[in-house]
Amino acid sequence: MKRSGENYFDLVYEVVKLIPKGRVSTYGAIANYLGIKSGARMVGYAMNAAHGLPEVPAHRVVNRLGILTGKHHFSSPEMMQNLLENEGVSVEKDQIVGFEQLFWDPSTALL
DNA sequence: CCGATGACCATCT
DNA sequence: AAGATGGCCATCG
Repeated sequence: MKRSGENYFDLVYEVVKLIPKGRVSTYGAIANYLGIKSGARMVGYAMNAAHGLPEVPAHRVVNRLGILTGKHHFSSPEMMQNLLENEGVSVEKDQIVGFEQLFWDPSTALL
């Protein structure tokens, strides 16, 4: 059942789905936008449960340093980087190149 | 049914 | 300066 609407997890999924192609966001930014307590913790948990949702581009979500923290959760550790590069995002040593430029903040983008 | 676990970040020592 | 800890929701065994 993906019909909840009251749990934080679905809220996170909605925001992650809204991340434009070729852009990346962070756990903290999403948590901040949703006003989640405990900050990025919940977002991290949410992404962990996002495994059945193909509409959730988890590869566009990285930590605040622009590092691919959850790369190990994909089909292959290289899959996350591969997907990012496929969208035109350069990744070097598990870190987003030009992260500041590619950073997509929901509270700013969704004015 | 209950216990354990998980993709983070900030602060304290 | 680096390691340890706190916060807290949902899912899995």
